[in-house]
Amino acid sequence: MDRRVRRTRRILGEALVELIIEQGYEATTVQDVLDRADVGRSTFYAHFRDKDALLMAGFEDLVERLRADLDALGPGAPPEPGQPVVGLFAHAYRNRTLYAALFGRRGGPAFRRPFLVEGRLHDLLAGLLRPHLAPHLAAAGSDLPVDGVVEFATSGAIGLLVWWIDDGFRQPPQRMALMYQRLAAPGISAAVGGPPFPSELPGSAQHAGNRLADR
Amino acid sequence: MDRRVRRTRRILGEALVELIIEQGYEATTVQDVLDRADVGRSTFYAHFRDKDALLMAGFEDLVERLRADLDALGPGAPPEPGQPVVGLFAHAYRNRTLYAALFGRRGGPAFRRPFLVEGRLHDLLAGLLRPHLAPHLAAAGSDLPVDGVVEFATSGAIGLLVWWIDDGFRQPPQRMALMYQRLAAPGISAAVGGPPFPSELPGSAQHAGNRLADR
Amino acid sequence: MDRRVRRTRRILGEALVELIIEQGYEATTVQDVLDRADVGRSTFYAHFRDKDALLMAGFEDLVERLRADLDALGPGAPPEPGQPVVGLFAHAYRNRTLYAALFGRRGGPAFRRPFLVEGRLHDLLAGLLRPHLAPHLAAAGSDLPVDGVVEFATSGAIGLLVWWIDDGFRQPPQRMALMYQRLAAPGISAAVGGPPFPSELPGSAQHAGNRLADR
Amino acid sequence: MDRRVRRTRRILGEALVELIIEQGYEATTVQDVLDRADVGRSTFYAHFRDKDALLMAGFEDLVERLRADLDALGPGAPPEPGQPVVGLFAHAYRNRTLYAALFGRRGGPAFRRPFLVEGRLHDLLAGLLRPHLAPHLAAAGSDLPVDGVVEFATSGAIGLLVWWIDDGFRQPPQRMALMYQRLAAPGISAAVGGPPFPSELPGSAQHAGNRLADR
DNA sequence: TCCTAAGCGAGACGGTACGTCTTGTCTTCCA
DNA sequence: TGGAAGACAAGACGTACCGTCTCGCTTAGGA
Repeated sequence: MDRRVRRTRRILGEALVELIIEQGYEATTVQDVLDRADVGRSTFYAHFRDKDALLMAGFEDLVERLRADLDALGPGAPPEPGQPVVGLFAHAYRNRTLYAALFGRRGGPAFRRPFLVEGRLHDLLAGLLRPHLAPHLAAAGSDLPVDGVVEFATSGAIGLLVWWIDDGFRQPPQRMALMYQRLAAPGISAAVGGPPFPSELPGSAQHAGNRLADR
Repeated sequence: MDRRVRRTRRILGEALVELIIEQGYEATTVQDVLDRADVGRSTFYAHFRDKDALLMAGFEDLVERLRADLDALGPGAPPEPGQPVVGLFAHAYRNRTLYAALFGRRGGPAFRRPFLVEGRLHDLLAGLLRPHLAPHLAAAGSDLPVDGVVEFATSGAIGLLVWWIDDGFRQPPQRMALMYQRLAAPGISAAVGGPPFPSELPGSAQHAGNRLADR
Repeated sequence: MDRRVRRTRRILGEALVELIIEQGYEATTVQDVLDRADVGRSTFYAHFRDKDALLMAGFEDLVERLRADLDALGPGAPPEPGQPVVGLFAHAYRNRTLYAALFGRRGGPAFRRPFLVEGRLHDLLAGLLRPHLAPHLAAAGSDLPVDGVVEFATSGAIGLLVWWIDDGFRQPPQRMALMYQRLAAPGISAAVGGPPFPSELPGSAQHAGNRLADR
Repeated sequence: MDRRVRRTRRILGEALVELIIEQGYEATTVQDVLDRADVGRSTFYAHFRDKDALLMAGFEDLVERLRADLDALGPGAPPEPGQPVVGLFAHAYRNRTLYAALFGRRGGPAFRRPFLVEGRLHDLLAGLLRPHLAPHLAAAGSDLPVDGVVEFATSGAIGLLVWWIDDGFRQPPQRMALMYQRLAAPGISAAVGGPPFPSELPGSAQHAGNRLADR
């Protein structure tokens, strides 16, 4: 692809993120993005069908890197329910600005998050969690519907993430992961008939007595 | 208030709900509502500031009744964490059409839920759950941020609710409440240092062996 | 029709005419018209399909009045070849501003006349001249194609009209009519085998010795 | 000049003419021409400032040849008013396709002729006729404005030409010239005080009794 | 024969006008 | 006199062309 093309796309994405942070997504006009990015109207539409497409394009990059991160955690890892969530919090922390733009609530319900993106993240996370949970539920002969459990785990994780973002990332990501682990794992473990508590959050043992100092 | 005024408001609300179910909220135009309700443009704006106001007006009725239901559960009830959620599921079941219109995902991320409403429900539920959780967390000297825990509990509940709606209300409401109880309570109890399992879901004992038949 | 509607249409027409005179038709933007008329974009398109439609609407009014004038000249009048042209010049003189806007060349070929309008006037005039000429040509057994003769008479008249307009209407209309009569009638009369000169231009005898004073 | 350059210009001109005939001038896009000629955008603009320039370039060639033809008719020829027009009709006949593209009306006023070109031809012809007419008008002490007479003669000729083109060149050019002579000359001669009829159309005596057979 | 400058195709780009759409206000009419 | 009808201003949207531009590729024509 042309170098110019990449540059234009990047500039547009950056302009959109800035504007979302400043005024919110819904309130941001294509013309605003154009002015900020100093790009012609036709150029924009040559690259993206509409504002949503630009948003999703930026987000897909993020998702791609997130998925890579999660895969890198190792497929051989033990089927720890919170595994993907640990990766998600770490990834969010490393991309604070983007996550803040995409998922932040920023005061009041008038400030609408880009809904599309939230749905996308939701589906991604649900897709990652389901393979972790489904076999255990089946093995334990649980009477709980798999999708319901997945939905609960997913929504809880995203709820925590959004809260964290709106709180200004004041917790270190490991602490968020641990928090999720402590809140979600017992119920899920109980549902699948396993032990109520996982032994330990992988890779976070060293933080056990030092939770607020590890930023 | 004039009888006609009430009638007009009701007709507009009904038209909006129908249209949300048919085409989604974002895709529904004020003009669509006008045509459906057979009402003049100026009349609409005489009653509601905008489309959101109409939506929220309908929702506030719902919230009012929901709050009444929950209050009726008794302010003297023991501080059962899942208490408000039981009421929510029951209320949703009794108002299936409206909940489906307001919170259903209806296939694909393109179909955007009315965000405002979801935020409103979120805030309502969080407000109801916080007083249940905050004292226990404080008493147990938990190091988990109260708002984070509340957020998790709230998001999990709404996630489950949305899944239930999109699933077509195929579970009876008591079963949903129990499901939430089993998934959320252990983690939260653990977080506050209490017993991992609540004794029993209040008012649903009679359904214990009969979960799939009580629709 | 609503009084406001008539007002809006009138204002738009006036704005267009002003702008044509100032900058030419092609160079005039719909937005220019909107700004000048202080009318919203959607309002414009509610009334006219596009800029051409607004132009033609204004012109059709003119045509209507012109046709009325010509009819008023009397259907019982002798089949004087130049009859409609006399009316045209008189009409143009009474509507100088509009004719200048619609048909003026205004310096250089870069200034394009609204072509549609010229074509419309052409067709109108040709339609009026043909019934005057066709029977005579047929009666005289002329070998000249009727439409060719009509075309010549029409183009000559419009050419004279445009020249007159660009010359700033410095001739009185009766003089223009007489001029057309003197230039066109001999050839046409010869073609139809009649007398080379018509006896006199109807209604202009009194100007014979006073041609430059009757403005 | 490079051979390739000439080739490119020629191909572009041909493509434009084809497209004008197919869809009209205004409806033809630079991109259309590019696609038809298989030429790059930048190449086009390296040769012509815009679509008009390409059109006029092609037309200037035509004018050059027309002027050469007319000059070849001999500067010593008697000051026959119709002289240049004879040449014009002959030239148009020899370049039927081009004239059809440039001046044809092709059904309905929606099909706009390239205005610029018509203006150019108009000015050229007027410039050729004026020297023929001005001295005679002056000598005869006519009170008719020279430019008005020139305009009449020019417009009549072009009107006849356009009619002929739209009629499919069904008349032989000599017949068109004679037709113009018979229609225009009497009025003009009368205006200048000369004999009402010119003796004979130069060089067309042999067609007098054979008007429809000389194609 | 090479090499250098021009011609050229491809197409990204900024800009501008278009015609469509929706919103919220305002005026007019009518019951 | 107050609700219904709908005209209206405002302005964002996505499309269509325009004329400029930056690339490389090719293709002479002079060294």
